[in-house]
Amino acid sequence: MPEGPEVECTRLSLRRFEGKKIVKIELTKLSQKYKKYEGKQKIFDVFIGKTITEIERKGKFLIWNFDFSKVILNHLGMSGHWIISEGADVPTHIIHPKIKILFKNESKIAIFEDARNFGQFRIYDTYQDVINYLPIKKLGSDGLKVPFPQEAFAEKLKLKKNANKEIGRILLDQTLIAGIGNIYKSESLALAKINPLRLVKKLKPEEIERLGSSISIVLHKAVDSMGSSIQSFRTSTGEEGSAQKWHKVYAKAGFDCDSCGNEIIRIVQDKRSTFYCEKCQV
DNA sequence: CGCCTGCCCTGCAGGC
DNA sequence: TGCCTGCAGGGCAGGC
Ligand SMILES: [Zn+2]
Repeated sequence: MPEGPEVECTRLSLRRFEGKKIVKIELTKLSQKYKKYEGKQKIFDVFIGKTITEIERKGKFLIWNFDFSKVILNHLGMSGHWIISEGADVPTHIIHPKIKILFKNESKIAIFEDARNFGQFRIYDTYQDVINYLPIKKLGSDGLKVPFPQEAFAEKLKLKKNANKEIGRILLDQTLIAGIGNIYKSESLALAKINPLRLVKKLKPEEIERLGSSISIVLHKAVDSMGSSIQSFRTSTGEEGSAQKWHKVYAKAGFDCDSCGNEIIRIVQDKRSTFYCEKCQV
């Protein structure tokens, strides 16, 4: 799930807790099996009685701000998601709960479930510390920014480290454009009708602009198509339904291209899958 | 500093 | 039925 658009939708869901006071941030029993959470309950107890002021997003990161200096940097990894659930207990059908947050004057709890455990939920002493954290500091312009930052995008593509690479290999680089993940990488290239194997330096200016616009369209479409499920706060409960339906190429190897009927193929770039239509994408 | 390779984890589908 | 392999929407630490 979690690319920029999914993280943005998570943020929108979690906003209901802005202004709420923390009763407790509880590391689950299960979480104690893993080093990154083990023995850390105590340091999360400093949040007891504090109020969430704002939950913001930078790329695929969520930054939890409170009414005191400490900040929590949260990343969903591959499988992390927040579940907003009625009552004080974690429902039994949630298999991998790592964190549970209880709030004052709030009947619902927030549960961070993360099967593969690649997620992060880390405390920083100050907001500035988070901003100075290199992966945050180096993030490129956000792909959901309106208007899409075409100039910054084009400039970064001119950098030596990018110019000689295949375009399909660098779109995942969060320092280029923040928020693109492996699904929307393929989908953006498909919409732009650009072959993922094309070398960046061989892309014409109009193709780069088309790609930028396509990234913007694809990411926003993803947010919009998740909108209805957000309303009911069930974004993260496993029903991803609508978000997947409009995919043109991702995970469609062997199926026919909707546009030309040619077979969609899968290749591997930097150990990640890329899907595309050889006929439509030049 | 930048770049590259491992590594962190569980679950699922498909082949045997 | 079980066991094995490859694959999965991401990023980090450590070596050079
Ligand atoms: Zn096609």
